[in-house]
Amino acid sequence: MSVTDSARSPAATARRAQIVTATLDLIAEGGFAHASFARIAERAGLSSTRLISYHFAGKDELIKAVVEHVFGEIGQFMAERVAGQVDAWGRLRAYIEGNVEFTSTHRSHMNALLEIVLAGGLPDGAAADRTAESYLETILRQGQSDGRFRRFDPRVMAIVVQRSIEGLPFLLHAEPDLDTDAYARELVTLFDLATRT
Amino acid sequence: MSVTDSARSPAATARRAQIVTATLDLIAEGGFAHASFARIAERAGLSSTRLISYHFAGKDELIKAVVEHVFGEIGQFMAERVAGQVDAWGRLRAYIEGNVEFTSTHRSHMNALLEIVLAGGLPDGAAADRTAESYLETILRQGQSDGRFRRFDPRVMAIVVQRSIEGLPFLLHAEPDLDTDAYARELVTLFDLATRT
Amino acid sequence: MSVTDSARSPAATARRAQIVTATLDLIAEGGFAHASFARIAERAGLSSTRLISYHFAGKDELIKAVVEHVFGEIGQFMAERVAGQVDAWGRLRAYIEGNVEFTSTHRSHMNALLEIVLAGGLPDGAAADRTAESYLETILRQGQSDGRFRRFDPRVMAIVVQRSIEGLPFLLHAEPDLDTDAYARELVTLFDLATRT
Amino acid sequence: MSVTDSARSPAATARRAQIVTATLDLIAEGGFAHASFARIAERAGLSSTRLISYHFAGKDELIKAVVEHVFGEIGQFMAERVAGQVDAWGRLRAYIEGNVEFTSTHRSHMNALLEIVLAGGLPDGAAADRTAESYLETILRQGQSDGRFRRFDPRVMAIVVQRSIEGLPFLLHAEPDLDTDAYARELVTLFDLATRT
DNA sequence: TATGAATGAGCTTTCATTCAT
DNA sequence: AATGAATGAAAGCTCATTCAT
Repeated sequence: MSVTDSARSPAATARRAQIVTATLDLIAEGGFAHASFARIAERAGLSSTRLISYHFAGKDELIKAVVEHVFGEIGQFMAERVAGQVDAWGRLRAYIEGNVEFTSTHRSHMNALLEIVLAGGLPDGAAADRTAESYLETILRQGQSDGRFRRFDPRVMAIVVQRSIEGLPFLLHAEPDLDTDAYARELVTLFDLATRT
Repeated sequence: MSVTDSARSPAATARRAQIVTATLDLIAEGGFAHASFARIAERAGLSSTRLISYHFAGKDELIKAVVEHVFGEIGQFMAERVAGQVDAWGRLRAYIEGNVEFTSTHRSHMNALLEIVLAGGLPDGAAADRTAESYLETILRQGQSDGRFRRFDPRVMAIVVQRSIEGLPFLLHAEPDLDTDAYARELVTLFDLATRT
Repeated sequence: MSVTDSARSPAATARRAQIVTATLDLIAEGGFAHASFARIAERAGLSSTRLISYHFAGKDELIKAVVEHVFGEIGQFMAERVAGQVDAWGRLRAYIEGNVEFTSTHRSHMNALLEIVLAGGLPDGAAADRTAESYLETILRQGQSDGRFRRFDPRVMAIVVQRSIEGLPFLLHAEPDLDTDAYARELVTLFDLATRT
Repeated sequence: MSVTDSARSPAATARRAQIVTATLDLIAEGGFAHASFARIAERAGLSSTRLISYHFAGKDELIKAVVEHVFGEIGQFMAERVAGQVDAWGRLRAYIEGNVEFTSTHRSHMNALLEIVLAGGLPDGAAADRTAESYLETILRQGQSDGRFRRFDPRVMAIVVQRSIEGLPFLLHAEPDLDTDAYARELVTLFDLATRT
């Protein structure tokens, strides 16, 4: 099943989504090791694990699909959030706040992502991060052109922003009742100070 | 293996350290899921996995020992690096610069473990009977008491600092010619602006 | 698929040939155990294994078709090689020289199949409804009738000749600089001495 | 279990032999595909298939051990047979007759070997053959020095002799009632004519 | 003629752990 | 303090084949 998304039939796409969702839930609930083919089949109501192997070349590909699914959700969410902003700082702020909000409202999905990273199930890993960072870099460079941001290395700042955002799941893992709005406010202040002229 | 550290013979202590180190290496290279008893025995040069079971009550206890080992490493590393510094900013700066240098060696999954530890959350049953705040938080709180640092959440700032440092390997992966010192300088400036009164 | 060859459409015949060729390649490369439906479909560029089941009643029938294909290949090859020769020794010589040339390409497992066929034995249920003696035996019996060859068991001599020819790849593996013609010359001399009156 | 034979405990050696024997029987009876871990464990009276994995690194290593076991038997048998012969032709004759006799009296083992070859379970394959051929080459060179054998390439002749002998299992597979003594006599005559001065 | 989807049995291998010295 | 041997459960994966268009 190495065909591209476009070359996949509606039925196959639906089945894949069903399997991905079941896997995501299981990882979020019981950790990476809990998501065995047997349990996924049970959760998704499949007749046998064979159906998973049929739709995914292997466990790696399934996990990859799970990761891409979550990143897809984030991307969609962020596109809506940042759309309304015009100036660089507004965009950066929206990016930070949006990401934190997403992490807060989609905890189980973000926790699953965390589990996958810890288990070592992200071979290429940073692929999706790269995209996010490129987007951040664009915002940062725009702000430097506008004179709103000081001179810094946009790549470094992008890394710091992105990794700060992605640190939240770790905190939430330890302290589920954490005030995520406060976390967002801290980051906004921090990066306002760190980037302004 | 419910004996205390003091009641353990030198030989047993050495064996335990050997096993812990091998486990740590494996986690650093391939994540938690990669650190099976079989691979640990192979890596540590043990004749059978039986020796692991002999020295550790179970996998949970082994993971716990690994985490404690990481705590110890951080402590020792920080003691050497921060020793000469007296004021909070000097210490933070030393922490950043020292850590960046240390982190240049590729340890992505080790970093994930470190972040878990920093956030106070440990996977599964690996008891987190160490609730003391991290070195980084101590430094940050000191600076706030001194009036050198502004009011921010030390927990959040600690996470951001630590994760920023550990973002270096990812940047190096994309830009292999980037020099480490430049990265450290960017961070020092960034966090000077972000923390100062 | 119990239709006779003549009742099969050109399209179906082509598909069958395509599948048989792919199967044969796989057996030649990795032995019988390597030739699974999945790999055959992949090798032949089929969308699913369903196409194999569609054209062949089962694996047994496929293997039978492969064996028949090999028979056909030998027949065609021999027809071209031995055509110009009239006497038995000339034919045997042409057979050896031609085969050695052909065999220089590495086909160890294909050879095993060929030997099975030569000996008249087929694995499992792959029906051996072709009991006619091999070309080689025909040549040898002709030579005995002519008085050119001594009295020996044609079956045994045929096996020895065929296996000698197919020993070349093994020798080439050990001595890559050995030239094919020298090997053929050795065999020609050897079998001249071994067969002559 | 990658230790050498000498570094293996008596208990382990016994278990391995038990497993190898069971595997050999199963292959001889029902073909290569019939010898699954489950059936081997059942046949050998093991508590679980895990014991096989414990003693052999994988299926390949098990099959390799089976092949080596049979070759070991042949070697032992041949050493006794050829020992009494002094001149080159006597040795060559004893080698041919001995091998044929062994093949005839150990049909199931030789058939197992045949099955393994056909299934593609001999990666390096010719390793054991090489040894045999080296031994044959020694005999042939001796005969050339003595003046008993004509000038031929000893490597080629060794290949032809060895492969002629190994052709018998193919014949027996197709025709179990074949007169093996007659086969031996045919080969002896053939190679007498082919080698003599 | 062709195809995607599905299937259950079986495969080898790995898991952490225990037994008996 | 150490070790070889053994264990059952579960893992991911592949097998040839069938269903329904």
